[in-house]
Amino acid sequence: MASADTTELSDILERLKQCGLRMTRNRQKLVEVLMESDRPLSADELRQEAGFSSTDLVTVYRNLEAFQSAGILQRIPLENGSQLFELTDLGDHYHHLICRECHKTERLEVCLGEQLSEKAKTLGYSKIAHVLEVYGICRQCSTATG
Amino acid sequence: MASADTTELSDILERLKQCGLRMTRNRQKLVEVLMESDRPLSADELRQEAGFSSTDLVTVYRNLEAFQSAGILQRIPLENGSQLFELTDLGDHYHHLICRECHKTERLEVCLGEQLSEKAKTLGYSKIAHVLEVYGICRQCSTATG
DNA sequence: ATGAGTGCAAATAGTTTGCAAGCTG
DNA sequence: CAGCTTGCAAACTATTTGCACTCAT
Repeated sequence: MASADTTELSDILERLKQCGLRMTRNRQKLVEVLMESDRPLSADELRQEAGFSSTDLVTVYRNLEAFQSAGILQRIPLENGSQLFELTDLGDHYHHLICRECHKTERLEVCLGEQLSEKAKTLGYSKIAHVLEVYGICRQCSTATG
Repeated sequence: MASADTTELSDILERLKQCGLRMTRNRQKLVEVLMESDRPLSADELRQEAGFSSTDLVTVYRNLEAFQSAGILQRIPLENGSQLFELTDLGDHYHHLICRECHKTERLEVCLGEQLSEKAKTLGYSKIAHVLEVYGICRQCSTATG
């Protein structure tokens, strides 16, 4: 299992505080929802789960950005260009296997980041980040379809 | 160098025909631009290079979709959610190292697709695709900035 | 001639920005 | 109290859809 599961709510709040972010009711709620979720969420799913009104999507986005800067959250790009959000273990990140049909998301235990970062550094790049996501159709969905 | 460079225009046109796509002036032009480009292009860049009017972006998108279905083109997701498009070697695909500042794009010679696909298959997934892109700041840009 | 492809307009989805008012430290 | 945060409206970007017209086969 990934280590984010062992990160305490208090650790996260502490981290946010260290980054100069104030602890508001909204933020606390968003962090809670993210922690409780067993899968990455879209901005709007997150808004709903947090019980925010539909106009508050803005707040969600602003906080997601803040969380990302604080290093507690990562974005997962989907094939259609939209994104999902997931807590990470303070600066760490994960890769996923995502079903195109039911959107089930499994975390992949591989991380090729090191090889890649090394390669990129060799080529003179700095501030390296990478995106690695695998899309497919899971067993249930392919059975269901035919 | 990657093998797409060795794919002939005629091969591509042939492939499109096989897929039931008609060969129109627009399509021919788009394929030419894609072939001549030494880097992945956005939909709008492609439109401009092809000399289409600004309302014809639609045509570009529709053809990009057709090309992708025909297996001659891949999409590259950017960090901001938009995408770039690039010809592939008939069904093959590539990964990139993309500079966040100047958007220079280098093709990575690594392809971890096999390991990943294998893993995904083991987990019961089918129709597997993956996205692997590395973002960073290239030497020139980091020197220029500071 | 038949249906794929195109052009134009308009709609959508996702995300970002501006600004006044509210809340945290 | 100062300034980070929020809420609401509105703008934006990238992309998609509807429909009548045109062109490739």
